[in-house]
Amino acid sequence: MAIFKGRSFILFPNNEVSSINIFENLIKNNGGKIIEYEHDITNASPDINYGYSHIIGLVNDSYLTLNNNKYEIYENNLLLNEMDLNKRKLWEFVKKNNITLVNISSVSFWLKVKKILINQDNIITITKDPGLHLEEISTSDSCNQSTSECETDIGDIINELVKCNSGSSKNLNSNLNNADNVGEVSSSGTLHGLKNEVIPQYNNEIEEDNKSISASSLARNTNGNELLIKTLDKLSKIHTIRGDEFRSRGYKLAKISVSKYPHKIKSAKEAQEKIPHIGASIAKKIETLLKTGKLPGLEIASKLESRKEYFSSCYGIGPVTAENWDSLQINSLNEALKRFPKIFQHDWSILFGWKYYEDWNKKIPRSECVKHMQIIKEELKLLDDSIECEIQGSFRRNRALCGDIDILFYKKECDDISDLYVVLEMLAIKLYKKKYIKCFLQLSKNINLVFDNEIQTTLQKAGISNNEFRSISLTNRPKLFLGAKLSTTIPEFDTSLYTINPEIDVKLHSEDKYMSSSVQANSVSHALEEYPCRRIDFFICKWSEIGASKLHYTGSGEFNREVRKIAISKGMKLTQHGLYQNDILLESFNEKRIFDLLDIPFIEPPDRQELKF
DNA sequence: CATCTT
DNA sequence: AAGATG
Repeated sequence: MAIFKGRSFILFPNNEVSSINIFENLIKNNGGKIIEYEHDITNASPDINYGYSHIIGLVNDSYLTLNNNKYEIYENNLLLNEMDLNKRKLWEFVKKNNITLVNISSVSFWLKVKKILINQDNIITITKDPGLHLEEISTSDSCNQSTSECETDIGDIINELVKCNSGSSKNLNSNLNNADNVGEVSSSGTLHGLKNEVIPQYNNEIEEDNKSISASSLARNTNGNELLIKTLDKLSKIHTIRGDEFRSRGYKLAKISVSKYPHKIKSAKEAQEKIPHIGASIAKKIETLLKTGKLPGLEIASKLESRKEYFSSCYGIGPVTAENWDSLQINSLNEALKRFPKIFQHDWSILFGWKYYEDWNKKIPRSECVKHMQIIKEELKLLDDSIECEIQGSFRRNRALCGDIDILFYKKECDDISDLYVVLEMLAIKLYKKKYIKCFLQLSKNINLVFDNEIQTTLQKAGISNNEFRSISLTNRPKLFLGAKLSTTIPEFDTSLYTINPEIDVKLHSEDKYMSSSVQANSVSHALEEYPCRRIDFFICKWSEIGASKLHYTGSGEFNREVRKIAISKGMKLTQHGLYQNDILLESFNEKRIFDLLDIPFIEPPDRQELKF
């Protein structure tokens, strides 16, 4: 199908060869043209009526920020530093002629819906960078310190990783044998967001990919340092995934500098002396890289990284368990289940994390959040008209896509949590019986009554015996964690609005698929697009604590931590229950007043991503 | 104590 | 950061 016929595309930036190449091929295979050089444009004269409207600029998602629902790109951001001269010229052209810019993963979405859709959800505006400039970082003293610190540390980390994984050559071999599995995960990881950044595997596959890259793109980087550049890029990405932005940036800067260096690097000494951002530690790596052609531990490190990622992307599995399974060379949930059935029997909610693994790793469009809210509100109205509810979390922060749906319930002038919980439990059970709610993640006496069966069948499916001592909370809680799914029979269901999904899905290993809900769904019908199961949290708060509660549940988590730090620095304590000083409540009802007492200006929810004072 | 929630 | 849950 040639849905891109008559269209031309410019891809930005151009250094991320392995991921961009996928999109280049998708475009070419569907009748589109790729513009590589300025003369590609000047040769093709603009359309008399529509000018350059046949040209679309595509930007790699990792260079974008989401601001008030809209994608933005910062002019001075890494993007410019990632581009070579040809691409910079094209970038100037795009700016001058107001060429439409969209995020690159729209391409896969367009192929899915079989048409090109450009709207508020994927269009990008260019803005001035309010943050740090690369130049500032690289020339300031403080940064030089942090980069050199970074280098010694990463060396240690890699060494440790090698140590704990190459104790025997057997281990190394089993790692290599499992390359296929792990590769499957990382190659299908999403391009959007740090957590799921693709780590290209450093193996023959990549080499083959390079052969198929068009001659023009090959011509770009031929200073003979491709291996170094690729390795530095990989080191940078590993640290991004670990959440270590500083180290990641150290390697990224080194990578960019090496890319710009016009000669083939002959020795580590040469690199350290002549190229900026290369200190003793990176030089050492360059040395081994030049000598042996590879960096011991790197492949292992990235594989470990993606395996850990794979496990902890499952609800109920945290960093400790993921680390444990990782070090035991466990490659799949199924393997873990066979070795530790007790864990799954006790923490049965992991089985639902597994069942909905792929669904729960998908983002939810705002429009869908609203539909969930309608269903819940309608049912609540029948039970108790006086209880109100609002979506908090990323939805209140105005994100276009939300990770889950956080709903806060409260009742005017009511401070009795138990009272509210009773209604909420009834609400949840009714919605479960209506098959809107698919699963509960904790049990109360009443929830167990309706849900126990489902847990038992799920345990059976996993091949483990029932746990007679399943723990059931007897107290009335302030929260309920759920999985819920919109039915396709909802009248106003509209597939074209439903998913602007800028992600390549996080996928289960093939041997883990048998527990997944999507397996059954897919086998029933391919034509019928089903909604994914979504994570929904019900939270209850006292009327007197509604301000503190909203502040807490609106987040972001990072923002909360920063505000709470400020509270501490002023001798106060901030929780979801209120702002305290010496255990005396200062304020909990009025959200704005909490900001006042902390002496910070009120920050609107959309700006509560992170705080930088 | 690990995991989850923001 | 702080709290709830099993």
